[in-house]
Amino acid sequence: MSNKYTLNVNSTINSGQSFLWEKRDNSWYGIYEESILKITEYETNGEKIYEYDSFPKIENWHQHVFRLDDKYELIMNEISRKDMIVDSVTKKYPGLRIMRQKPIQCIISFLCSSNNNIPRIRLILRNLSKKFGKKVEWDGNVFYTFPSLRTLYTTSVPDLLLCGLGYRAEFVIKTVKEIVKQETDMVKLAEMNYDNAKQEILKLSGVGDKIADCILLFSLNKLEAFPIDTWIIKFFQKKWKQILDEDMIIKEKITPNQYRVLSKKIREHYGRYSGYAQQYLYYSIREEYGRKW
DNA sequence: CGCCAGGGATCTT
DNA sequence: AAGATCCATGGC
Repeated sequence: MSNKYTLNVNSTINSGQSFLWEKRDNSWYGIYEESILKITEYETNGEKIYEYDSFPKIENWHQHVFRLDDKYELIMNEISRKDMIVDSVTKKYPGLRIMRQKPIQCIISFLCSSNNNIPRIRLILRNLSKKFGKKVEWDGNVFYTFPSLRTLYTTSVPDLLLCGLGYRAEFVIKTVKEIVKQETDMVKLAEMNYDNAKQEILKLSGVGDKIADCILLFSLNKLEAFPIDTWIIKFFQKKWKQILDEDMIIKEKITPNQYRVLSKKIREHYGRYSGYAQQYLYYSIREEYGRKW
């Protein structure tokens, strides 16, 4: 990295977008479907340098996974101009990135996220990998890859209950069947526009507005997707009531209709890179209110 | 014990 | 069409 502020691996990995990362011996290891990714951080003369490796070897995987092809400075400038809060958090946490995940792993991950907390999401996904992934020994460590769609297709609800999915087990089974049956082309979804891709992804069992936006943002290149979760709602209620209509009374949870109204307003406000604004807001909220992971 | 966690499906009005 | 309720599970 020529500029240390263009990527901060620690904040990016710890921003609740990708769950199967683990730090061992000063290196981060991440499960990227069938592959293991490795990042080692060095500090020379007070400057951070990252070294990237993987098994099997993938040339320059970090360019793709950390979206280093995005015009980061332009994006930061564009979303910072929209309001003071985003302006301040982009400068407070420089280098926070959106990651580009594998769609299937991303879909399963966020199916497990509903009404759940991050430590438990991670635990469930680790359990799934250990039970149904392939064992890989590399770099003096043991890893389990993320189960393939075909392997998940052969599992059952009781299998998944053993991994701790709870009532989400049925969603995963149904969604996997739907994807296999329709042979939903993830490449095609990535090429569709936001609205059309969202309409398709919403058909999957267990995928509502919020999870759909996470899948679109984190694995299908839809940078205008702005996932609205409980933390973001708390933030709006506390610090930015203007964006909520006077007549929009939000109780504990947001209704699908309210989600769509709010989502549209937010995307009109932040524009084509709303997803980056969301990730910064989410991260700063969690830092401020205290994360539990 | 109750409440909450990067919600969504289903039933009820 | 909009609310209310239920859904497993574990940490606090």
